[in-house]
Amino acid sequence: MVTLADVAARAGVSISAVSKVLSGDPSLRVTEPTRERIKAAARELNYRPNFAGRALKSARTQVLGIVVPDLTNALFTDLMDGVEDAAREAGYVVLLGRSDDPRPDAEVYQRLLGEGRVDGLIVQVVDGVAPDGLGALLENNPPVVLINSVAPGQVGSVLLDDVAGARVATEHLLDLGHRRLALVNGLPTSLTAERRRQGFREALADAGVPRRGLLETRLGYRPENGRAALEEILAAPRRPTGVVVANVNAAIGLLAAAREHGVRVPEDLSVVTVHDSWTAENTWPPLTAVSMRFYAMGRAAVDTLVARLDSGTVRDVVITDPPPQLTVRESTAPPSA
Amino acid sequence: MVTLADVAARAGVSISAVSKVLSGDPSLRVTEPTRERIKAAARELNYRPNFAGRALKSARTQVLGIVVPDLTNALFTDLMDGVEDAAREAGYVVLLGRSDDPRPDAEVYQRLLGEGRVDGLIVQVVDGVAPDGLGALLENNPPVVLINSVAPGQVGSVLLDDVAGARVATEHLLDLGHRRLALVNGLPTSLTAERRRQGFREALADAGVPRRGLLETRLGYRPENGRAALEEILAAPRRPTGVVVANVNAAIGLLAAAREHGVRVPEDLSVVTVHDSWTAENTWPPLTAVSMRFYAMGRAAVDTLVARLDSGTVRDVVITDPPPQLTVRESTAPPSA
DNA sequence: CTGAAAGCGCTAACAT
DNA sequence: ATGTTAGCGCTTTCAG
Repeated sequence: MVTLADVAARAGVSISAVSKVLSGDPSLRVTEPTRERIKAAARELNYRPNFAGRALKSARTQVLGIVVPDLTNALFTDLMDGVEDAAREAGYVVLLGRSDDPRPDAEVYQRLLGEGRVDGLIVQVVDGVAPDGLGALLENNPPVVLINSVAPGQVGSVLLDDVAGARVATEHLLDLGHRRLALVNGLPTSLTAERRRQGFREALADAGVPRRGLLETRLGYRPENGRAALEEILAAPRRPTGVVVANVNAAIGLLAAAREHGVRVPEDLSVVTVHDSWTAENTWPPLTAVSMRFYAMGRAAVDTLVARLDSGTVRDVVITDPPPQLTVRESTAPPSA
Repeated sequence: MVTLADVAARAGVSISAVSKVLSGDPSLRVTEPTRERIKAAARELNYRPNFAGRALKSARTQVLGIVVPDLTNALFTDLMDGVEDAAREAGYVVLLGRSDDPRPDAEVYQRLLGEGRVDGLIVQVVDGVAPDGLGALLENNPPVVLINSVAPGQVGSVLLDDVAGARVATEHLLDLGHRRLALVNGLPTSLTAERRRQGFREALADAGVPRRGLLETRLGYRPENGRAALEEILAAPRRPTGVVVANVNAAIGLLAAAREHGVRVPEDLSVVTVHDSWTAENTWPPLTAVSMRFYAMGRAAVDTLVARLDSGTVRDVVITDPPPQLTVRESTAPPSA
């Protein structure tokens, strides 16, 4: 390993001169030739500042952690891309952790925040945990930003415009002429599910469609939950003609189950999903979907966290721009007869 | 932040005594009551060893980096699970980087290895890079393990049993009675594609099926590559009755394109894919697939890297246990007439 | 049996 | 305009 001392020796100057020049210290009072000599020496020796030395001195690691419960979730890829891009631009690297343990003393949080491995943490809590269950995790006001969840006034949070997303999806079915709708939604404890329900209901209310009798399942966002939801739909007394699925993975499961039960999509049942992804265009039939901005959410989470670290500002942001956008494919059509 | 000094003060002992007790120093010569007092103090103060201090002193971070070119690739989730599990067991945390830049001075490598943020690196090179293109990256013999790629003698590598995987898939089609086969494969520069081709050819040879005239595409592992491959297949003079797709994402794209072109699966074309995943069971028809052990590969990569760090041992491992396993679903059938 | 002290690589306040 | 030095939190000899 090559250290500042090595560079200093080669350039024939002091260690601190090297440190100042290389880190662009504004109070630099070094002659141009000296500066050049130092830079040349660093280049020739291929000097790289040691992370631990810097972190120990400055009490900053320039690392952001992100903790998610489940890498399989389709949101993860886009989200992670956004996080990585924004982090790189802000001079941070990203450390990924996985945990479905929301307790504040969970191993991950201890290792990451407790041991000072990261400056801040982006946390996607496990879907089945109610927001207030987070209380303990947040009581010391740590540098944490929640995604898809909120804890008012404590830490920052970033949400997607779930209400608008569900509303757009629902309006699409209503526009096609559907009146008997179902919502295949996330777990009862999920905040996003609550918000998507709200959008669903608003759209119905605006269209003057009575809500009563409409089916809503709260089984979760995974493919097998979509499958189970289809069973519920088939068992319903008045079978819906159109269904809004709150997550693309669940929609894929639902579609597969529909096939197996001989339910034709879209002839017997129109399906629209909230959250678009490459998988949605490769199903049969290709899924009509509302794009949710997970990439933007990742970016916003980093921005919010960095602002928190730099200035202590706690922000709650909802990604409304660009708005959720409908892509009509082949899983939706007017109700037959 | 609570430091060793704080704990020492509270317990009324020296800093070094605390350090020894808390890190379980084997040369511990401390009376039982003292030890208890120290442990109690640490607990009460909620002491956590500072990462930077420890890393600076010991020149070890207990962090493993993993660099992949593309999070969308279906292999990523399972792989990452395996990496995380094995890393945790070995006392490491995982830092995720993304890069499609194979140059040795690529930003990522500098930041991770060069600055000492990680003790070692697991690298999945971008698919289009030939193994020998890695030369420069590896010339200083850094603590790196390659996955799905090799650089003989330099660094460790971990491969799946691609040959066996492709062989099993091909044999399945042969057993069903197919004789005109096609292989939808990865990029020409991809090592895994080369190995999967080998398995394909071995199976044909064993069955006494002449190889000439059989179609092989080398377009890549992404969904759109599978779509393009189907076009090639349709344009072939003697259209194959069965196709082995070397990657599940490509298979999903191929399936979607087949639908659009009115090609019935499996009646007109049987499709089997190398690499199983949850997406394969939710397509229509559900994909017959050969499971590849990405989870095991992730674990093996960590084990290999840790061995390298602990003892300098460089190993090349191929995951053969458990062997690739065929799951027959509905995308394959005997050729019609 | 326990403590004092050096030093890992870096930054920054202070000297020269 | 450049150099000296203290000290971040930790481990590890070496003295007592």
